[in-house]
Amino acid sequence: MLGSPADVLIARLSARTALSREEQEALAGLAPEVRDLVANQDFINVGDMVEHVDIVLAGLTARFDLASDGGRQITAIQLPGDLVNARAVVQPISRSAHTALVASKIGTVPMTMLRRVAAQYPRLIDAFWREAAADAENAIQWLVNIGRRDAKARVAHLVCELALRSGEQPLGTAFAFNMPLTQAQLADITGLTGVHINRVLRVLREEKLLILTAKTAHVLDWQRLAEVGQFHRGYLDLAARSDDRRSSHPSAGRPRPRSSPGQPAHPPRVASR
Amino acid sequence: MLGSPADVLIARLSARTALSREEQEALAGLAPEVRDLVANQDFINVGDMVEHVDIVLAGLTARFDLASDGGRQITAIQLPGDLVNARAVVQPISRSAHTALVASKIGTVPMTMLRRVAAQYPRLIDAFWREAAADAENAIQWLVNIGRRDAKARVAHLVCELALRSGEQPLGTAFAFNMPLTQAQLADITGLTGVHINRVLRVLREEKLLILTAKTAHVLDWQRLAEVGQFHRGYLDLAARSDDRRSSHPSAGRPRPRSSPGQPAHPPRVASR
DNA sequence: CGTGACGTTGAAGAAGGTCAACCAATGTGG
DNA sequence: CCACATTGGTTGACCTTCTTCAACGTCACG
Repeated sequence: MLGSPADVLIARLSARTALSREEQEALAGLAPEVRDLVANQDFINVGDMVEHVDIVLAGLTARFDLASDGGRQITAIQLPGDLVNARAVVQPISRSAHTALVASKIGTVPMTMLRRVAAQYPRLIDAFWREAAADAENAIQWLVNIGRRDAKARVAHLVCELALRSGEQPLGTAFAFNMPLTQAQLADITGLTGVHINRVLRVLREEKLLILTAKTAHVLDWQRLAEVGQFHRGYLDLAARSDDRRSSHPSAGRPRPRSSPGQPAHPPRVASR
Repeated sequence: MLGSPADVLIARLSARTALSREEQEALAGLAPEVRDLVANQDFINVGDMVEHVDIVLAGLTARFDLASDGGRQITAIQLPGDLVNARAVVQPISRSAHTALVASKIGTVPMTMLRRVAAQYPRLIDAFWREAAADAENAIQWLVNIGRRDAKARVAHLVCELALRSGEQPLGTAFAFNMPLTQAQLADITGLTGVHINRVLRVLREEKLLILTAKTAHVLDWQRLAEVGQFHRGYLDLAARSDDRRSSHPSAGRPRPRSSPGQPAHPPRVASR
């Protein structure tokens, strides 16, 4: 899409971690192997020993788990540019499966090569950790989405998230973006059933908020859609990017600002719905 | 509980990462500051700049988010020995809040000191990342729990998880362990309401699977409870611990085993409930 | 001994699931 | 080019699960 697989990787890491010229060049030397996946092809299974890191070049992939009653829960999806399994660097045994939601193309970097460049540029490890951290952050948000919002809000929130992650910069108006998910897949993401997704989509359509067609989402009113989905921009801001170039492998320390002065107890916070 | 705060930290990291004598000694020099928290005291708020890593020494803490309708979703809980916020090493701005579910004691290590020792022993970074990874893994499991299981299974699964994390090694028989959660807190964890938690607990009690009292969980039949909760042991095995001492900062490469030969497409997997 | 916090219960209703049928679009082999 | 199969979407009827609201009980603690 944007260039060679290595370029895509560099661009991605740079979004959250400032990389020096040398670090970028080291990454450029990785030359990930490209793999084509057909729709619904699982490329990592539960229990697999994952000795590589994958990056999505085109298409759409997902991490999922199966409940013992056969229900599938998708726990993350990756758009082009996203890393699939940065966590494998420290946790090679995968506890979830990964599949291509549509025909996709991924770049694969063998862990051995990664470790080699990381040995020379330890800050790259931070870069990968940061990607894994963003994924974790996302899982947490999905937890809130599924745990505390009703069906309509869940779908709205998801679409908002995907719009931003697709690079849209909505301004309260209408726009459309690529979103080739089936209703069954939406169900697997949101913890609902396909039938109910269908009904929710009808409501959103009738309310002139959102129209989903086969491959694209037509957002009719970003403002209201975000309200319905309780979507707060910035929850996935790439801005975790530290502006300074400090890493976890510094040469020197720094003054030490502290936070949370430690407020005393306050009215017990217990909520539920 | 087990010794000095630093010892607790060392023990914890050692569970997933083999540490050399020198690394352990470096950690021992950290001397975390100890903080006492009363029940319901928030010690990290959304948006806080977190310049330290905390470890629970006693009590019980939780990460949570608030939906805009006021509903609270707990997205992780930490038992004594657990790290609260390992992710802060690469992502200092917290997007969730942290609170003490009961009166607790935590050890706090300033990031500056952490970076200092990490500069000398880069593999320690891996150790912290591994903790963060375990937390992420857990969030994913909770996603499956909330997204794909009914109330009874959710509660059963949670209790099973907490039993193992508390150090129990159940053998199909009855046992009890410390679990000082209120029903409202259980609701905030499982995405249910307090009232419904109460009813579910009654059913579990009547079925002679589980009795929850104020501060302790009495598991009456581990086997069946695990079945009801679809709990598969090993999902939280600490065994992510790499037996070898390879890190992401190796001095030399290694032969390169590959996985996932790339099976062709198979019958489309679409499930929902 | 009064006041929270926590647990318990009932009644009613809403949200979402299940089952089943049907439709439209697409693709495939003859 | 057509008959047929497959996938994904749509809808209705019915039922289950969970929530909501409201009341009341109980225990601990100042």
